[in-house]
Amino acid sequence: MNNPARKPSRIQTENRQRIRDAALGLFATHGFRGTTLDQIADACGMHKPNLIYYYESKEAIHIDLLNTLMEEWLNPLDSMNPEGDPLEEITAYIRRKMEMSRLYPRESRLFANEIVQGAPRMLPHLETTLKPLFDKQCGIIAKWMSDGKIAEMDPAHLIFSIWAVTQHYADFEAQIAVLLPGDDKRARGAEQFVEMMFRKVLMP
Amino acid sequence: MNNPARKPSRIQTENRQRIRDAALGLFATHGFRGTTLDQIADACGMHKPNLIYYYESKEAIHIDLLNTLMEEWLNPLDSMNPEGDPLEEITAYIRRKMEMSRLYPRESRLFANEIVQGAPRMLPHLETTLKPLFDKQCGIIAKWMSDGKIAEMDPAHLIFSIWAVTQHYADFEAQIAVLLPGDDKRARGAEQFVEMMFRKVLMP
DNA sequence: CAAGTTTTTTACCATTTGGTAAAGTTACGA
DNA sequence: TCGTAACTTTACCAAATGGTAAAAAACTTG
Repeated sequence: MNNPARKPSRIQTENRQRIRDAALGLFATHGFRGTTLDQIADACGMHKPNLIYYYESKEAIHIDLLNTLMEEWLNPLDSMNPEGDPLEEITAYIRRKMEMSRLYPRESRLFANEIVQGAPRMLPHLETTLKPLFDKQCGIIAKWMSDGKIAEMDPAHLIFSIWAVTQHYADFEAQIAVLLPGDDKRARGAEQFVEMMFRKVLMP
Repeated sequence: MNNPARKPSRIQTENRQRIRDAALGLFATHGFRGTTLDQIADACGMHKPNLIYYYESKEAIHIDLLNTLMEEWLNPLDSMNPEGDPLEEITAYIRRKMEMSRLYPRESRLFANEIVQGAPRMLPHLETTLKPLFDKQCGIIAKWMSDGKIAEMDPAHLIFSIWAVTQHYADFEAQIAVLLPGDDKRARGAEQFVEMMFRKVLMP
């Protein structure tokens, strides 16, 4: 890895991926400080100095994870179509978020950890990337409301509540598992409930 | 502190409180592993060995915090009155939760940290204390629904969504502050929105 | 296949961190 | 006010942890 300009080799791409995958799970469950390089090395069958060969520091791994996460995380929000049917667009967004919560709980928890702790490494990213997108979507929703297509309310808080409810199922899974044991069709029930709830809220 | 049986002295009560107060803020922001004894000592103007004089270990502080937190946290849930007006009882509960989110964000974040990370120190407590209370409240709400006083839905998921939305304002404050700057009456707006939203959902 | 480059491994190191020992100081009841 | 118990401070320590140095191994390419 002497020449950082050259495009990464196959081994590099593979091993970087292995590291990220292992680190994602650990950071999500134990937080940044709660995860050690040795744990990450163990989890991906490498030796500690090997990690540093691919990432210059533990923090570099964390930052890389947060950056890739941010992109994937924002995609669904951006795919709301202003020309589509409002109720269906928002419902589709909610379904997508619930699906992500179910399929990628590690990502959701990594993000939760970061934000709960004051977003020490993501604040700038939030301002430059999330904020404009958020404002744009608020505008779209506001338009739908003033057109009378959905009930009138504060679009910002509507989005917050969608995030809150959907991510809750990933982030607080430990608690939910205790309160609602027998997890066979828990996810199904959650998805039905959440969709029903927001339909009611949005109905003009 | 040689005799643990005797009731705590004034100094003991005071200093324990100072330690808890300092540790609460730090654990909430940096997590358990992310907080050092030195930081706690600094934050409450004590020396590290002095902490250990009052609490036998760093973990003991954390556990004490989680235990006291748990009690205060569950109080509002328990104060729903089965004889009262359903919509008003639930709305009052929601208001109370929003108030707690605003007044005690550190507690909310401490709890969030613990649960996101899989509740390593609280799982038993959740099962023995929270679960029975949760089931009882679900029962009360289910009764209200079958009596036609509020709309029919899964009471468990209703409670989850209330927790999700109300705690979100404390736990994700860093993100909300970015997206909704000018925090003068942000809390007011949030409280109005959340109450409106659940009234709509619950209306029969 | 030989020379050079990339990747992996072993052996370390400095700092941080949770915690201890023990001496010194303060508070408080008899 | 004096003695003892409660509390505080200073000086440490062992383990854990993030990271480095450098040799060994594996891979690539002319």
